[in-house]
Amino acid sequence: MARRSQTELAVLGALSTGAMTGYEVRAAITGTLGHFWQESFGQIYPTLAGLEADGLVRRRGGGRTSGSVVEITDAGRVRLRELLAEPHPSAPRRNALLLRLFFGEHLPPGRAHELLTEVEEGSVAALEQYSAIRAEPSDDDPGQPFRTMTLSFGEHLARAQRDWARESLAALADLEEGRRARG
Amino acid sequence: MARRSQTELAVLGALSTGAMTGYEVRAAITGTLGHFWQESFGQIYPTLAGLEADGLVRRRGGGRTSGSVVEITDAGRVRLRELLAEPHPSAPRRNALLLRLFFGEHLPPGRAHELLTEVEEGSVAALEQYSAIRAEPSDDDPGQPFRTMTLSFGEHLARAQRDWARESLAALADLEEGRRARG
DNA sequence: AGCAGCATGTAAGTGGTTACATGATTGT
DNA sequence: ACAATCATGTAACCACTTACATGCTGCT
Repeated sequence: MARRSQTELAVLGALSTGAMTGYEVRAAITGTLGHFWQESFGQIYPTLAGLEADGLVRRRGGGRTSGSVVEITDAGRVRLRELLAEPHPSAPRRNALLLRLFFGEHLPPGRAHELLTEVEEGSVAALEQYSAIRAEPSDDDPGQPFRTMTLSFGEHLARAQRDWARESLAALADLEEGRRARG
Repeated sequence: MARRSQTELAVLGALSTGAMTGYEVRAAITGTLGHFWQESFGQIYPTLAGLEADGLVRRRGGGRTSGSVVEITDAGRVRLRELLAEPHPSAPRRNALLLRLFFGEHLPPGRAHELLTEVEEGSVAALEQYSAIRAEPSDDDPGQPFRTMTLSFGEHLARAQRDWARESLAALADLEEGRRARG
C-alpha cells in the first residue's frame, strides 16, 4: 500500500493518453496539467519503477537511442480508475504572500504595493495564457468538457486574484493618502 | 541559515501580538491565520526552541501550572521584519481535485457531480464564515486594513470557486442531457 | 474518580525538491 | 567542436504531519 498515490495518479493519467518515455511523461504533465500540477524527475522515475514492479505499466524495448517507452497495462487502467475514485487529499492551505500581507504594518514601505502588483501582473499574464489555450483548435474528444472545466477553474481563480489585487491596491492608496493628510 | 523560515515567520508574527505559551501560539495561528496558514505542534515546539537559542524569543518563568510564556525580543522583532521583507516562496500549485476532474471521463458516474457539489458547498460555507468575521466588532488598530485584505482574498477566492463549481455543474448537466438524447 | 483541556515534546514517516552524475543523439 | 536536448537515475535534504508519550489542572 504505497502512499505515493498522487504522483502515481498523474503518471498513470498521462500514460492513459499514450505510451511514452519517462522524460516525455514529465513533459506531458507540465504541458497539459501544468497550471495545477507538476512532477519532478526525482519523483517520476522511482514511481515508474514501482508501477512496473506492480505490473501496472510495461516497458517496450526502446533501443540505444531513445529511452524505453512505457505503456499502461490493463491492470494499470483499472488502478487509474481506482485512484481517480478515491477521495482527494485537500491541499495544505498555506499562502506565504498572505502571511506577509497580514503583518503588513511591519513591512518596509512600498513592499505591500510591490507584492500586490506582482499578483495583479501574474494573474493578467495567466489569463492571457489561458485565452491562448482556448483559441487553440480542439480535436473534440470525449475528455474535452473536463479539460475545459480545469481551464475554467484557472480563469476564475486568476480573475479573482486580479480583482482582489486591484481592490487591495486601491485600499492601500487610500491608506497612504489618509496618512499624508494626517501628517 | 536554517530554512525553517516560513514557520519562524508565522510564530514570530503571532508572538509580535503578545507573549504566550507554545500551545497558545498554535491556537493564535489557527484562530487568526487559519484560512491561509496552519502549523502543527511538531513544527512549533522545535521552532520555538531554535528561536530561543538564537535569542529571538525568551521564556518568562511560567510556574508549574501554566507552561512557560514565550516573549519576542527586540532581536526577534528585527528578524520578523527581515523575514517579512524576504521574497515569499510560491506555493506548490497542486490541486488534487482538478487532477481528478481532468481525467473525468474515467470517473465513476456521478462522481464528478459529487466533487463539484462539495466544492460549491465548501465555498458557500467559507463565505458565511467570512461574513461572520466581518460582522465582528473591530478594535481599529493600525494592522486592520491588512487583516481586511487577507479576509477579502478569502472571499474573492471562495466566490470564484463557488461560481466555477456552479458553472461546471451546469456544463455537466448539459453533457448528460446530450448523452441521453443521443443514447 | 475520571475526563476534558492545557501543555510540551520526540520519533517516525511522507512526499516532495534539488543537485548531481552520466551518457547518447542531433543540429549548427 | 560544441551546445542543446533527450534520457535515466540516485542521494541528500527539507518541511511538514501524525502518532505517541507524558503529565498537570480544574471541573463534575
